[in-house]
Amino acid sequence: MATGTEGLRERKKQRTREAIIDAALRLFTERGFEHTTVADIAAAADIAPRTFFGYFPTKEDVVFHDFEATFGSLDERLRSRAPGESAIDAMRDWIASMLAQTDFNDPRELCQRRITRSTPALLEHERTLMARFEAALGEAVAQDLGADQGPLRPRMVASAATAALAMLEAFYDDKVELLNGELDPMAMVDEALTFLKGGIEALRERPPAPVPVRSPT
Amino acid sequence: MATGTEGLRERKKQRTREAIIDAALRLFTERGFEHTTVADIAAAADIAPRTFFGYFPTKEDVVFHDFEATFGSLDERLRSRAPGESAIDAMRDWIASMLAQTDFNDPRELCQRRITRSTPALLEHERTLMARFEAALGEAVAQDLGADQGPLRPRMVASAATAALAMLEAFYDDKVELLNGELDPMAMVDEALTFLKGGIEALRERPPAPVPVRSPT
DNA sequence: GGCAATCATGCACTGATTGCAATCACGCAG
DNA sequence: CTGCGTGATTGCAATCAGTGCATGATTGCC
Repeated sequence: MATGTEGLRERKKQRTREAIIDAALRLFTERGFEHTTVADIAAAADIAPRTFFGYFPTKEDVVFHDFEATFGSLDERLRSRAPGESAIDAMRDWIASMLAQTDFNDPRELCQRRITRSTPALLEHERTLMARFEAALGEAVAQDLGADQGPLRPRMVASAATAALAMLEAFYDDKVELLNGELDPMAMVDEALTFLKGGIEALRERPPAPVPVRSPT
Repeated sequence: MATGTEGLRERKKQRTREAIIDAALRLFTERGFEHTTVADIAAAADIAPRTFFGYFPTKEDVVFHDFEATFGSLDERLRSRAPGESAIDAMRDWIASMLAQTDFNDPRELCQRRITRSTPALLEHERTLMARFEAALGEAVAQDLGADQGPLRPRMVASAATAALAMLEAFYDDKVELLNGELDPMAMVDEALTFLKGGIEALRERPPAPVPVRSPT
C-alpha cells in the first residue's frame, strides 16, 4: 500500500494514462498539436492506437486531462457551500485554495497553456470546457438570487466571473513578468468580484425581473 | 439591380451558395447534423462534394452562414461610433436595429437555432464565433475605459454583454411563448446594460487596475 | 484452479478535409 | 464571333480522427 490506492489494475491504468499525457504533451510541444497524430502519441506511449481512445475521447482532451478533477472540485465546493455563503464567495474561496496549491512552474501546466494558446482547435475546446464552469456557477448564482430574478442575471454574473477566471490563466502564460511585478492573482479575482457585486447591486435597486417565460402549469 | 450586383459569374456563385445552405439546412432538420454527410449536402445541392469546401471551410460553417455579415455589422458600428458615444451604447443601438430588421419567422433562422441547440459540435462552434463578438466588444470597451484600467475589466464587460446577447437567441427558440407574453427583447438588453454599468461604476470608485501584461493573439 | 469482468488490440469502415492536376465556363480583347 | 487568361468545378488519392466489433490477455474474486 505504497502508492496504489486500488488494485494492481487501477495502478496500471493510471500509469498508462500518465504515459499518454506525458508522451502527448511532449510531442505537442515538439511538433505542435496539429502535426502530431494519435498514432504518434500511441507509439510514444507504447500502446496501440486504438487504446488511446479508451483513455481520452478526443485528441484535444489529453491537453485538458485535469479538467474533470478541477471542475469537480469547483462544483463540489459550490454545492456544499454553507447556507449563508454566497456562490460568489464560495468561488472566491475555491480560487484561493486552488491558487495556493498551484505550482506555477509545473512544466506540464506551462506547456499545456503554451500549446493551447497557439492552437485554434484547443482554444475552441477550452471554451467549451469553460462553459461548464459557467453553467455550474450560473446555477449556483441563480440559487442565490432566486428564481424571480429571471435567467439572465445569473448567466451574466457567471459569464463575467468566467472571464476573470480566464484572465487568471495569463498567470501561467506570463508568470515571469507577473510574479516579478509581485502581482497578486487574488487582486484580479477581487476586482472581478467587485464588478459582479456592483452589477448585481445596480439591478437590485432598479427594475424587477422581466423574462418570465411560460406560466406555471 | 434585381438580384445580381456583379456579373453572371458572381450571381451564379451566390446561387450555388444559397443552394448549399438550403440543402444543408433542410437535411440537417430532417436527419440531424451528425447524420448528414457533406456528400449528402453536395448531392442535394447538385454540386461535387469537393466543391462544397470551396464555399464553406467546414460543415459547421453552413449553419452560421450569416455570421460574417452580422459580425462585420457590429464591428463596423463599434468602430465608427461617434466620439462621445460609448461602446455599450453603440452596441445597444446596434442590437435595436438588428432586432428591428429580424424576421422571427424566417424558417432558416428558426431551424438554424433548433439544430444548433441540439448539436454539441454546433454549440461549440457557436461559442467560438461568439468569442469574436466578445473580442470586438472588449476592444471597444477597453478604449472607453482607457488603458490604465487594465485588460480584465473590458473583458468582463464584454463577456457579460455577450451572455445577454446569447440570451436573446432564446427569442428564436421560444418565440411563441415569449411573443405571446408580449416581452420586449430590448428589456433584456437594458437589464444587461444596467448590470454592466453598475459593475463598471463599482470599479470606478474602487482601486486602480492591477494586472498588466498579456500578449494579444 | 477457474469464471466473469476488464483491458488492450487488430481490423475494417465512415467521414471530414486537403492537395493536386485536369477541365470548364465567364468576361474581355481583338 | 473567337481565342485567352483567370477563377470555378471536379475527380482522385491520401491523411487522419473516431467508432464498432470480435479476439485474446489480464486481473479480481470465490
